[in-house]
Amino acid sequence: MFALVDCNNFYASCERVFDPNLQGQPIAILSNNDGCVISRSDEAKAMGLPMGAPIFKWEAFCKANGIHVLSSNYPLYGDMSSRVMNILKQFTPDVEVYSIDESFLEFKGFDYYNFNDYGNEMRSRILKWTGIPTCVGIAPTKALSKVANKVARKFPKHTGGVYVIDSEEKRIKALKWIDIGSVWGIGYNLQKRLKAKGCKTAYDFTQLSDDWVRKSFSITEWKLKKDLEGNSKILLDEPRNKKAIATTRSFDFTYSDINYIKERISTFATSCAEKLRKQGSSCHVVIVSLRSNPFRKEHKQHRTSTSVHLSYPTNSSLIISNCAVSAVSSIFREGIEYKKAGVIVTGIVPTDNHQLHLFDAENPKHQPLMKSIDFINTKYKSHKIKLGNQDLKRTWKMRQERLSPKYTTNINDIIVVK
DNA sequence: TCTGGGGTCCTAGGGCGA
DNA sequence: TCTGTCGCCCTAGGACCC
Repeated sequence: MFALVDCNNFYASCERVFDPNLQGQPIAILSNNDGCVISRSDEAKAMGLPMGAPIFKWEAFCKANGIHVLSSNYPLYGDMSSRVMNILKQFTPDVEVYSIDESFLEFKGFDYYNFNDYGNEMRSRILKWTGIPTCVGIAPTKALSKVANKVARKFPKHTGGVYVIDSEEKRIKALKWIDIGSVWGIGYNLQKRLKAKGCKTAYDFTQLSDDWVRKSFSITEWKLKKDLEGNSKILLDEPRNKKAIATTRSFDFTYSDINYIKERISTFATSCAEKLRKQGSSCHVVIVSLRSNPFRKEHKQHRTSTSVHLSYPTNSSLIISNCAVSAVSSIFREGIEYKKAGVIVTGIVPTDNHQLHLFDAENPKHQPLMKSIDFINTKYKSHKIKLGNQDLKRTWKMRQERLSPKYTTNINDIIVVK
């Protein structure tokens, strides 16, 4: 059996844990740069605030409805997430952390367990120890556990937040209830194609022929169909290193000066290199991308990217940054107002076990240098060591005008109880 | 004025060697 | 030696997820 444990309105719930005044209140959490709404409490959803709403267009609506609008506080959410995931590991050794707010669990050898009771125990322990409400769906396959989770969430009064699909009747009933577009793995495009074929629910999808599904779509959809039929084809993912690492950001304004862009790219590249070193990896390929603001149609648009292949794998900030900055010159266009840029590193290999190059190799001084930089940056967070091509004076700051304190990760922000 | 960020997987199509 | 075919590898782009 598999379980999907999903935190309810996770970001909004994290904020509520430390600010009880928000209990029962409508809350909206904003994306980076306070751009658009990325998480809403049930109350805010009920008022009609949509996901992805640009806040500058919905400001008046939020004010009129008393919606508490907050900037996203990722240190807090990340820390709360790891607390939840650690609790889940007490229930089974087989846990796949699927995203910041949900995990799949697999139960092997739990044949005589009452899964409804077990699911309730998970929910109540997480709520008691972290204050985060969750929903639990349990079923014989991953895709069905996703469906069960949706049932648990939609009918809290009947299910108490836990739903188990453990019979053929329950499987069919759940599949007939769920709209095809709400099924895990069926996005906007597939939904349109399936609906055109008369396929309205997940149950309709399972009634299509295997051959037709395989021919018309990819192997992913075929596996999904089998999973929904109760025949497990989507397996629990092992924890592994990332295959690509990205740092991309929208700017506070638009920029048409190549030197600004180069500075940003250098910072993003440095951040990618740090992430590489953290997971003990090096990369072969650096991809740099730039784009103008697609919402400003009256401006000249440009969207571009380029990839640079390195002759040896590296995680040195110096090399990755230099390589990314030189790539900017090859794709930058004069007269374009750029709004977003990013660096992606890929072709990732383990640092201590990679193919050597016959003629070319990394400067041996880089590795100890990077180690020292990482050490100092971890110890003195406010005095970060930067590269020469990053702006040493300018502090690039994201717009975060409504940020809550870092209650669990900053000693100065710990709550004082009087 | 202000519209996020970070991932994975799959397929098609071209290059290239056997 | 030339040509056709097959299969592998790589890349770009699309689709999906949270």
